[in-house]
Amino acid sequence: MTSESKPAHFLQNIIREDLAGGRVSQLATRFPPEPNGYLHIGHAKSICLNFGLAQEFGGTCNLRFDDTNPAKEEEEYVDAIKRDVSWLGFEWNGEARYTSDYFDQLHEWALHLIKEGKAYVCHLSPEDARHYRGTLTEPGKNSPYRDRSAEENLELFDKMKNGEMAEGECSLRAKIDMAAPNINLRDPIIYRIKKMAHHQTGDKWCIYPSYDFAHGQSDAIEGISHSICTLEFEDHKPLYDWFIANLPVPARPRQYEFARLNLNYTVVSKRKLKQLVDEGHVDGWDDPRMPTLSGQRRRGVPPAAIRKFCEMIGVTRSDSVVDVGMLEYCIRDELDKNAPRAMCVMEPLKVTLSNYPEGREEILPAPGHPVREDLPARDLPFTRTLYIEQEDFREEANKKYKRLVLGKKVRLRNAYVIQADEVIKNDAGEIIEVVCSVDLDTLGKDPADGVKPKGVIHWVSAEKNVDCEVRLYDRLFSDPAPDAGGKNFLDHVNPDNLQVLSGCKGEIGLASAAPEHSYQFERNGYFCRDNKYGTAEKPVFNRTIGLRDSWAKMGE
RNA sequence: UGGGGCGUAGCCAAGCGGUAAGGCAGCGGGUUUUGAUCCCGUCAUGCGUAGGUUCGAAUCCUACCGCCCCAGCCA
Repeated sequence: MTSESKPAHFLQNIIREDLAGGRVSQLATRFPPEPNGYLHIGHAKSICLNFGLAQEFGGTCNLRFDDTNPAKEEEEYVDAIKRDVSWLGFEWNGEARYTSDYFDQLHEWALHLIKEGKAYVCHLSPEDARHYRGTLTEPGKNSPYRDRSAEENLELFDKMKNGEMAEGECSLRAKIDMAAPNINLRDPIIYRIKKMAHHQTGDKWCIYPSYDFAHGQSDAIEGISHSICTLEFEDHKPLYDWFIANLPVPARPRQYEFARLNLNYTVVSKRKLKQLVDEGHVDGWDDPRMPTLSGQRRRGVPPAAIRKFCEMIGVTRSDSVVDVGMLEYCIRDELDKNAPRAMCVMEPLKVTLSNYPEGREEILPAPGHPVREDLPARDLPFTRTLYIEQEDFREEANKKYKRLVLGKKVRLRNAYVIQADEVIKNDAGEIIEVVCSVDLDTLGKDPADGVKPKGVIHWVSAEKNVDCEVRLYDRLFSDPAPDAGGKNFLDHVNPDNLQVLSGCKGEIGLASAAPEHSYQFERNGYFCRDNKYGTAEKPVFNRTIGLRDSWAKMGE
């Protein structure tokens, strides 16, 4: 570690000590999503943590689908999750695993508990069980079925397994302590009846283990040394440890908790994201405004930016709300370093160069990137008629306006200096064209009079360009905490979260832009071709994020 | 009011008894054929509050305050 590296966080410290003290010989982690929805930026923190730790300490990280509830899970999500983890840049250890791979073993362990007198079949209805459980401040009461014999329990559990009991009729519970201050220890349900097919095991089972009964044991089976989860599972740790202590498991994994990611101006609950999709506020789970990984990918966010962000925010046990500006910084930083440059005029204003021959076209070379010489240069056709941005021309302006002004000069990016000589307006008085003169002696050098124009604007040939549609995204929500307190997050959807511009003119090379490949449209922002809409003749470009804009910030 | 956590700048976050790292945002300046990038400077006499221990406390002790999580046959 250099003196410049980040200080270690608490999990890195724990792992280093465990490795040094011999508690574990090799680090083994796992990322355990439930396949019941799409991965989002919050999951990215967990993914980067688990896989990152394994890389850092020369260990392994498994991908395990925590699929103990067939009522909520689907194969579709399994595929999407694999795709997103891979996209983020991580490779899991061996094949993807499933908690359902261990259903046989888990069932045997349930039998073991019953034989030991540590689990029983309870016929309390869900409602009655709730009453017996007590409250946060009052202890619970023992179930009347708590003292059934092991033989009877074995027989009853077998009937549950064979489908002879109805859903909700009974459940298998661990016999721990109905008076425990920690509610998770008040005889938790470990197997429940669900007469439905499972996406991995088909109709083999009609009883399914609970999260608590499955997670720690699955960790043990896989030899996970550090089972990392979020804070809300801390109350489950005594239960996690109880199963590990009372079952003949092959290893003794330990659970550690960290604070999940919260981002302002963002919502990351599967239920709410689903609602945005279902009610048509967005175009789907992969809408570029969504915080899902598939949405961020479609928007043009590079996976490295998300990794950097996860590194930057740190790992602690304190609840926090990270400023989305930090994510935006990481995206800009990554894109600035790697995205090839291009020019695209969003709202075209025609410019005619009165002293440039009609029909003439010259090819001006332009660097692919201001400092990355490994990025290929591009050729820009320069012609008598051009397009510039409407907002880059004014008939009159103060000296702070560093663009084209009537009677003044400006530099065309990667090309010549021009001067605005005349304005042409339509009947409505709108400017529809600017007639300029070009100084052909300014390619790569200042004008002969030594007066350097203070502005540089982007442009595109009006005769050779790519007609395209550009989608400008803004924050999905206008409120920093759209779902805080009693607020209805839908009331805070930003009405201006999408602006669609058509008739935009991109430099000719953009015709071959590949979907999801980022460009910087100079002076504008970072864009990538949409992976869903658009045609070969008229591509659609998504704005990933704008450039920092100190001009706009001045209030101008 | 039971149990479990957490409080360091606008935000994230180091710090673990020796006198408050770093990053984001902000502000000021320099370079620049992107009002971008880059570079430089600036930004907590203060660590939830109040006491106490100590030569010395964000770090130890006590009390209080605030916020988060838990009463699914969800994960």
